[in-house]
Amino acid sequence: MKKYFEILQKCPLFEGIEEKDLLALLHCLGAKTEKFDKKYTILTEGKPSKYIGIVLNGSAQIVQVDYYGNRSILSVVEPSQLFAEAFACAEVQSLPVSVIANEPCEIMLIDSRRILYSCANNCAFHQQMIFNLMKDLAQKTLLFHQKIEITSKRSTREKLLAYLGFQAKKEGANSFTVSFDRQELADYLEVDRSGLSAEISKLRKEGILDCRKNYFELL
Amino acid sequence: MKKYFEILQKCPLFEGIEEKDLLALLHCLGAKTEKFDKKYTILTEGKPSKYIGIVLNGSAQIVQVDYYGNRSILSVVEPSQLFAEAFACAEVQSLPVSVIANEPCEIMLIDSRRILYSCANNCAFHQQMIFNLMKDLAQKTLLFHQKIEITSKRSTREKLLAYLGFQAKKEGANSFTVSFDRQELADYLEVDRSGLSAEISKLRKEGILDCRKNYFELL
DNA sequence: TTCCTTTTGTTGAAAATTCAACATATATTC
DNA sequence: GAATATATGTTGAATTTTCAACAAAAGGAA
Repeated sequence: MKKYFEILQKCPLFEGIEEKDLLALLHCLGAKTEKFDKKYTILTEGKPSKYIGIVLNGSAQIVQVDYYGNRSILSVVEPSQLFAEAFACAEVQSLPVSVIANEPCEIMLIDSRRILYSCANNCAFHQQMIFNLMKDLAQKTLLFHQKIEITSKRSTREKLLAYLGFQAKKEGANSFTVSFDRQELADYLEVDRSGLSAEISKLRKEGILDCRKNYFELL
Repeated sequence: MKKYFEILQKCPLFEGIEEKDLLALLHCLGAKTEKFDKKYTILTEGKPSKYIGIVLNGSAQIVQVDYYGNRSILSVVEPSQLFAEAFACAEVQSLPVSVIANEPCEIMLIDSRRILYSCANNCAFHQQMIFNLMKDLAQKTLLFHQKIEITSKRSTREKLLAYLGFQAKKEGANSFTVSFDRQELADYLEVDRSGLSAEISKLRKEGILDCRKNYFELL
């Protein structure tokens, strides 16, 4: 477990908890780690939402697939980040999303009841973790607002430019790589892939952006 | 303040707090109430996010207006419900949304710092409120998932039917009224109003639903 | 390298959305 | 009740998206 300390210390759930306490806390929480290959399902839509996940390395996508098989990508989670915490905290019966490994990754899973309710040892960190979860959920809400702001645009072009604008702001630079391939980007923006490719070509011809695979540059 | 006790007791923020303690707590929090006429702005996009709001009566809309003036409605908040709590908890610099009175309403506003951080009296309810906020934010996240599930559909028809399906589930009945007029429903579904009206007509002719103003019935 | 798979780009036709303009219906005000 | 304002429904044209099919490029495996 120790090799993940650096990642775990940056995890919002453990903010304000000192390294010396972390190992005991993880034990108390019954934390376990699992490895997943690319494209493997970490948590399955429709199943009970028992676990809060933490990405230790690699990355994962939060996806929703509708009745007709259309995939919608809600977000990407990267090392140190939590996922499925909202469903665990809201104690929903069944997960409304699946979590899929975006690349080979290691994941820590914690039974959410061990976080939300005091353990037998009544360890002192529950209050801190509740506060941390509250902060994290508030942050996640902002990301949803952002996604809605992007996808509420009516055209592929506007959606793409809004998305790239947010990425540029986040990276603090006009050039960056995105963690989506074309199909995934389309599924995040909720548009057609071929239409997205065509729009990228058009924007390139107009000198508005440059793009090579998942590298983008706003001009 | 006493006349709002019934509403406040149902407010997620005060769950688990007894009526006898509520008045003192509200005083401790420096809660104030304000009245707003229909269409008045309760909180303004771009301004600091100092306050958590509670709807006492009436209702309000959470809206976002983009560069071109296109309105997007994120959600509607009704009596007992919180709003702007995510921005307060995440301590963002400026609000990414406006909150608009949907009808004449009374609103309680609480400086979020009084909730998040212990007061001079160190009253015992902060922990409970933090827990309550965590639960509330988790619930709100589910609503965002729902909105994204609805608006990620590619056609006006599918968006409308997905929305009505969720409403029917929520109401536990196939007939219900929605708290949107046509333009607002269009702005929630992220579609064109006239196209929405046309789609409703079509669905009516096909015998799939009945609709009179904001009353809908799924057949 | 070569073969094979996957990803990305391109195109045209079909379908759907948006937009503008107007008709009709419903509320509101005096 | 009449007049006015607001909301909703209808239509056709322009634009855009989606869909399907294929071409081209990139990546991986042998």
